[in-house]
Amino acid sequence: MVSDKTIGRISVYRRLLKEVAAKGETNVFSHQLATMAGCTPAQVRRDVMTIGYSGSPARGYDVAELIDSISAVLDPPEHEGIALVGVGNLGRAMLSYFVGRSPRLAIVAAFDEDPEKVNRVIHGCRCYPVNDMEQVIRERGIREAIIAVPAAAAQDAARRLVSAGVNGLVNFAPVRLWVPDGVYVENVDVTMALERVAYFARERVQERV
Amino acid sequence: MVSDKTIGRISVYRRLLKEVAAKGETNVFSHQLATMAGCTPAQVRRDVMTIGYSGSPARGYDVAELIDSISAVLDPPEHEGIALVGVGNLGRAMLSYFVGRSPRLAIVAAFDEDPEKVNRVIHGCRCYPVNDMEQVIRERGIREAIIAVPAAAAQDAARRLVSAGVNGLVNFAPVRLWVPDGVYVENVDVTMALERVAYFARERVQERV
DNA sequence: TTCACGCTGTGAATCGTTTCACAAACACTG
DNA sequence: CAGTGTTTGTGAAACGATTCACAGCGTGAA
Ligand SMILES: NC(=O)c1ccc[n+]([C@@H]2O[C@H](COP(=O)([O-])OP(=O)(O)OC[C@H]3O[C@@H](n4cnc5c(N)ncnc54)[C@H](O)[C@@H]3O)[C@@H](O)[C@H]2O)c1
Ligand SMILES: NC(=O)c1ccc[n+]([C@@H]2O[C@H](COP(=O)([O-])OP(=O)(O)OC[C@H]3O[C@@H](n4cnc5c(N)ncnc54)[C@H](O)[C@@H]3O)[C@@H](O)[C@H]2O)c1
Repeated sequence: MVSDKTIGRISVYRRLLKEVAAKGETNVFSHQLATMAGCTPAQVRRDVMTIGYSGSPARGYDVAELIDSISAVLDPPEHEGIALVGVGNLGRAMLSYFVGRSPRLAIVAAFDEDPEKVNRVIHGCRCYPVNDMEQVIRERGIREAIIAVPAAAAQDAARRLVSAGVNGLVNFAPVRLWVPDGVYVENVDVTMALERVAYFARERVQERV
Repeated sequence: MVSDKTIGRISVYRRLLKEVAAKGETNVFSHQLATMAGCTPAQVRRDVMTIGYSGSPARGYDVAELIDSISAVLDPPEHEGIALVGVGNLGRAMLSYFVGRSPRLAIVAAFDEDPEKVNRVIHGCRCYPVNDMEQVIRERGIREAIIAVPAAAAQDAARRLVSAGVNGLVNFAPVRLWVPDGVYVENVDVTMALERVAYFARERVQERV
């Protein structure tokens, strides 16, 4: 119903609105939010309309109410624990950031095959052996996971996660995962981002000549 | 001229083509590449057409030639060094991955304000004090950078990088950077990715009911 | 009370991207 | 060497997302 683009942007808007609220402002206009988010006022209004909130022509949007409306769309009804597979360099960074950060979305279990890491607590999160994956995920009712294992191990990790009940994945490995219908995968491809930046950094310069 | 979507996809195709080449295959059809990349054969053909390569109706695309054609678009004419600002949890992960990885795009200098990190070599990369940023970037002719500092410090890091000559940024901080025209910014927003996954994981399940 | 202003909500236009659909090309077969 | 089957390249259609443009409204000023 709501497009992935809109979902992505309202997540950004909410973060910005929290900053605005922290400054003591109670209202914002679409053009202010647009400037902060790097998009157009029309885009902001369309997105706000999509999630069913509406503001006042005179005062714009009520910051607190808009945050609540966005949260009603984005936030899971109750706390959702996230699993992390692969506690390497990137996995540890994710742990340091997403353990206990948000009340609604936080990493609650990590998995690795390395005996050095297994059964230790890393950045405040218990690291389990991969063999316990299905059990821990079922017990905790985990439905989203972050994949941060080497490319060669990613597909198998995805398969195990999905079979244990996970239906949303953030994948850092540079491979396209095969998952059944109904499972949502978001690929975060840093190498691609860098190559794109390198390309457009050159292109843009040439434009200026 | 070439859209950012196409640039992103050909980066993925190239990675897949290298895997295909490693298996000893010399030719691929658009439908094979499409299956691997998770898109349609028509999309692959359109992208290949866009970069000016063409295959044979009978044998599909020559793997080596297509890799070369993509590289002619993506690769900088000579080696491009990348700078990293912020050697924290995420920055170290980036270093471990992008130091010496590709012959064309590799992190060659890191910057941090923490005296503990400055002037040490981390994952094979020298970490300089932020005050040396402009000098090192100019000396090395660096034109792309990765920002991995806390949100509050990101805008200032971007400003300094750009003033030193950088015109392409990969930004991990959850803020929208203000940069002059001609500077390309790619935001990698992991929190947004997670929120999107959580949302669509729920949505998809409901669809099935 | 009336007016003028500036913002929202939204139908319609526009824009960029993806997909369709098919002619032309080629290899293989008998 | 004609026939068959499969694939490419690409104009044109379809699609989805963004932007335009303006009616309608509430507010503050006079
Ligand atoms: N580090 C980066 O900046 C970066 C950038 C882009 C992409 N990536 C990708 O992210 C992934 C992780 O990168 P990294 O740098 O953290 O790698 P890493 O080698 O530091 O860590 C990988 C971890 O996964 C564990 N592991 C390996 N096989 C496993 C399995 N079958 N089950 C469970 N755990 C397993 C290892 O023990 C290790 O702890 C890789 O696919 C990499 O390509 C990383
Ligand atoms: N770690 C993650 O998984 C993750 C996920 C999403 C977003 N992020 C974002 O990425 C950024 C980095 O995250 P992190 O987890 O590595 O943080 P971190 O706190 O571990 O590291 C930040 C590093 O930046 C350095 N630093 C601070 N101010 C600086 C300045 N002005 N100039 C140079 N260096 C400076 C610090 O010394 C530290 O080494 C943050 O903006 C964070 O919001 C991180």
